[in-house]
Amino acid sequence: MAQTYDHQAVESKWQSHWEQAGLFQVKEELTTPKYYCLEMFPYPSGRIHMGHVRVYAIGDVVARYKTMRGFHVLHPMGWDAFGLPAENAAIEKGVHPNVWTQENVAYMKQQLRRMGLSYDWDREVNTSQPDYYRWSQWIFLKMVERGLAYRKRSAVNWCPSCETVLANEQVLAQEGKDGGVCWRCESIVIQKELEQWFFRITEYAQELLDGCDRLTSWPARVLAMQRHWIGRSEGVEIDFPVVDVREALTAIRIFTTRPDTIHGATFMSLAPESPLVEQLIAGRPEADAVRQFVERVSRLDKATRTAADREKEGVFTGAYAINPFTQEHIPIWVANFVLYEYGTGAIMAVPAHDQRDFEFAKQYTIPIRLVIQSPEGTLVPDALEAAYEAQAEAGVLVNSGTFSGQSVSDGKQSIGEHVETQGWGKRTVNFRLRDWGMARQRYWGTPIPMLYCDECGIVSVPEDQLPVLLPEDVPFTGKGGSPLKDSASFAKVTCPTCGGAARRESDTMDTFVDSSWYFLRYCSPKDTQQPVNPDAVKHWMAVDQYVGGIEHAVLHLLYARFFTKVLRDLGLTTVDEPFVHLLTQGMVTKETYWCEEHRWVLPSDTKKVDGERLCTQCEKVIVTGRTEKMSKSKKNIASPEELCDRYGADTARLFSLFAAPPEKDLEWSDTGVEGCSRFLNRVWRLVQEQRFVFEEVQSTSGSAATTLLVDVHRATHQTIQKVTHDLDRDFQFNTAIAALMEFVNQLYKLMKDAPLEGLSADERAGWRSAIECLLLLLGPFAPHIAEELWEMTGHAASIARQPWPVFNPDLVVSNEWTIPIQVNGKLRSRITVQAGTTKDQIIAIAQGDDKLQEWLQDKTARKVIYVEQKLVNFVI
RNA sequence: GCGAGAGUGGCGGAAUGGCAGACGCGCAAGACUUAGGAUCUUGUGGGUAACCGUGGGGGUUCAAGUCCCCCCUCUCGCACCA
Repeated sequence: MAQTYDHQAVESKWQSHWEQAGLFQVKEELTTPKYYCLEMFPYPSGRIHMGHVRVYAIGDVVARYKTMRGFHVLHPMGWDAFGLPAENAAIEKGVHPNVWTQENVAYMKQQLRRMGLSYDWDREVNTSQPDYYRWSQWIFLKMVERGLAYRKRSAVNWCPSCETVLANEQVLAQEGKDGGVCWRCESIVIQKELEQWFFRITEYAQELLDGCDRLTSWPARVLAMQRHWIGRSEGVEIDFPVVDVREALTAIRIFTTRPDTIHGATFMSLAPESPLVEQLIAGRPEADAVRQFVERVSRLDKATRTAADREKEGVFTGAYAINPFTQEHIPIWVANFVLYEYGTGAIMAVPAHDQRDFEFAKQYTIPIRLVIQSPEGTLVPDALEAAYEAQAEAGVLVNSGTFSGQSVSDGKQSIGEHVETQGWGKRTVNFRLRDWGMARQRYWGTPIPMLYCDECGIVSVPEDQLPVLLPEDVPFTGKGGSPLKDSASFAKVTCPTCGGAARRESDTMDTFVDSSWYFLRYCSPKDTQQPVNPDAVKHWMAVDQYVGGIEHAVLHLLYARFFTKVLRDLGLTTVDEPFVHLLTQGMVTKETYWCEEHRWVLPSDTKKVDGERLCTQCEKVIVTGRTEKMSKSKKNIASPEELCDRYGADTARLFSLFAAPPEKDLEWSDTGVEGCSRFLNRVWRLVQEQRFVFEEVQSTSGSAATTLLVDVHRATHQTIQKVTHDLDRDFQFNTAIAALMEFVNQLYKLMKDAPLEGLSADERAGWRSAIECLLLLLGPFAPHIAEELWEMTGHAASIARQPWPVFNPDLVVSNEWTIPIQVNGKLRSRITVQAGTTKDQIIAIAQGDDKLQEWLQDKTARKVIYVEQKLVNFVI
C-alpha cells in the first residue's frame, strides 16, 4: 500500500475535472440564498507569493463552505492590472506594459489554478483592458457632470532631473538631506504646482463617517483608522480684523476647536502657502525675509515638512490683527507647522494651551497668557513648562473677561455663541479628509476622458466615443511628464462641441479608481452597454465576505465605499456599503538570517554545525534576525511553486490556514508544512485501510449499539459540531483544522482498539459515515485529496456540491461524564459517573472519593458549587 | 503624542468566568527496518516533593489566562489637523 499519495497526479486531475465540468460557474438563482465571497484581486506583478496563497486559501474555504451550506456563491477573480511596475518594465526592458502585464496575468492565473481555487473564471475582470476601463471613464464623466470630479491647482512631487511627477512612495528620505530624493536618480525632489483632477470625496465625508457605525462586522482597528482618516472636528471660524490694512485684506479668518481659549490668543500664524501672506507683507520692510522663509519651507516635500518632530519655525510679517475678544493687537506670523489645506490655513495661537504654539512662543519670546486654570488652581503662567491642553478635566476659564469662571465646555459653548451673535464668524465642522487627487502623469492607467479646447475650455469626451484608448505608439524613456504627451495620435483631437482643434488630457487615473468598483463589475462582467447591470448588482451586492490585507485599511477600503455611494446616487446600485463582513488577514513572515559579511542570506546558504548556524561561504556565525514579512531583500521568501511541487496545493492551503488565526501574522515554518503534509497522508492511509466498509457486504451480526459504534458516532458528530462552530464564528480555520486532526487521531485509535474484521453491518455503516464526514469537512480546506477519496469510496458527484454534514446532538453526548472535583477552587480529584447522574448523587460520590478525604478531612463544606456536567467545588 | 492590538511550554498556538497548554512543530524513548531525514507507538510546562505556573502589582468571585483598577514591555497604524 502506498505510504504517501501522489499529490501531483491527484491535484491536476481534479483541477481539470472541475474546469471541464464548469463546477464553479454561478448564475443568479432564486431558489437558494446568494453569497458573495470576494478576495482583493492581485496586481499582476509576475508571480504569486505566500501572501496570495494565504488570502486566496481563506477566501476559497469560505466560498466552498458556503456552497456546501446551500448558498449559491459568487466567487470571482480578476486583475488590478494598471500600475507603475509595468511602465518601469517598459523603461528597463523595453517590453510594452500591456505585453508585460498580459504575460504576468497568464502566468499567475495558471499558478492560481494550481491552488485549486473555486473561481468562476467566466467572470474574470482585467482593469487594464478597454472593456473594463471604458466604464471607469464613463463613471468619471458622470462624476464630472455631478461636480464630483473637478480640477484645481495642487502641489506634486517633481524630480527636476527625470522631469517627472513622483508618487509619495517614490520620494525617499535620505540622511543629511533636508527633504526627499528621487528613487531613481536621487536628485532632491521639489514641489511643483500643477492643475490636477480631484474627486470630491469630502462631499461624502459625513456619510462615510456615519457608515463606520454600521459596519459592525469590520475589524475595529480598520474602522478606527478610517474614522481617524476622515477626522471630523467641530469648532468655530472667527474673523480677526487686520490693523493697518493693505491690499483690501481687512480680516483674517481662523479655525479653532478651542474657542474657550481665545482670550489667550497672543499671536496668529498663517500657513506659508497662504495667498494672504503676500497681501499682508506688501510694502512692509519684513517682506523679503518672509518671502525667503516661505520659499525655503515650500521647497520641502510634504512628508518632511509635516513630520511631527520638526522644529517649529516662523517669521513675523510686520502686520497685526485684533483679537475681537480682547481688542488687543497681536502679531501675525508665518509658521512652518500651519497647514494650508486644513481649516482656513490660519490659526489663532494660544501658547498657554497648545503645545505647538507654546514651543513657538518660547522660541520667539511671545507672551504666554494663562486663560484656563487647572482644577487644582496651581498653574502659574510664568512657570509653565508645557501647554496646559487638558479639556476633559474640569478646567476653569480665567482672564477671560465676562467668561471667566466658566468651565471649559461651557466656555466653548458660550464663546461660540458670542462669535455668532456678534457676526464675527460661525460654528463649523472640519474634516481632515481631503479631496482625492486622482490624476497621475503616467501612461499605464485609465486615460481621463477629457479634452482641452482653445474655444470651449475643458470638454468631456462624449459618451459614445468611449473608450478613450491608450495609444500603442508611445516611447518609454522615463523622462518628461506623462508619456501620453508624446503620442501625436493621442493628443491631437477635434473638439466635439465646436469642431476646432483640441488637446486630449494626457493624465491617467490613479489605479485606486479601477479597484474602487471592480466588485460591482463582477456581477455582470460582460455587459457591453453599461458599467454594471442593476439587476445583477441587486442580486449579488453587497459582498458578504471580503478578504484582504490590512494595508488597504484606509485607501482602497475608503475609496470603494465612496464609489459605492456615488454609484448608488447614480442609480446603479441600491446598497450604501459594499462590504458587509471584512476579514483582514495578517502577513506571512519568516525568520531572517544575517551574515556580517554577506548580509541577508538564504536559509539554503547556511548550515548547522554543532547547533550553530554558519554561512556556507565564509563560515562565519549567522545571526538569526527578526521574523519579518517575507521579502526578496531580506531573503526570507518561501516559494509557492516549490511548495506545490513538493507537497501539493492542499498542503500549502492547509498550512496557511492552520498555523495561525487568519487575522494574525503567520510565521512560516518548513517543519510545520511537513506536519500538514503528514496529516493529509494519514487521512489518505486511513481511508485506504477502510475502503472495504464502502463495499456491499452481508451483515455479519445484529445491530446492537456497540461501544465502538457509539465512540465512532460521538467522534464524528463532535467534529462536525466543532468544525461548523469554528467556521461560523469568525472563520477560525486553525482550530477547525485542529479538530479534524484530532478526529483522525481518534479514528486511528478506535481502529487500533477494535480490529476491522468482523464488523457488524451497523458498525460498517458507522465507519462509513465517519469517513464521509471527514472528507466532507476536509473538502473546503484540502479539496483535491477530499475529492479523490470521495470518488474512491464510490461517490459519483463532486464532493464540492454535497451538503455540509449536520451533527446530531444526541450522538455528541457521552454516556459517561468525567467531573473534576475541586476543594476551594483547586483541582483535587476527578470522578467518572454515568451520564444523567443527578447533582445530589454526584456530590455524594465526590464526598466519598478517596483522594478527596485528605482535603475534606472531617470538615463540612460551607458551600458546594455544582456546575452541570462541568465540576464540583467544595468550599471549606 | 493619538489610535488599535498583543504578552500563555523550547516554538506556532488552544481554552462560552469552571480540569491551563487542544492541535501542530520540536525533542526523547521504543517498534518496524540493511538503513532512514519514511511510518507507527508512547512520553513531553517547571519542581525530588509539598507545590508553583498565563508580563508585574492589586481587586471582584466558591472559581480569573479570561472581568475591574494601576503599571511594564512589544507590534502595527496615524502623526504639527489648530
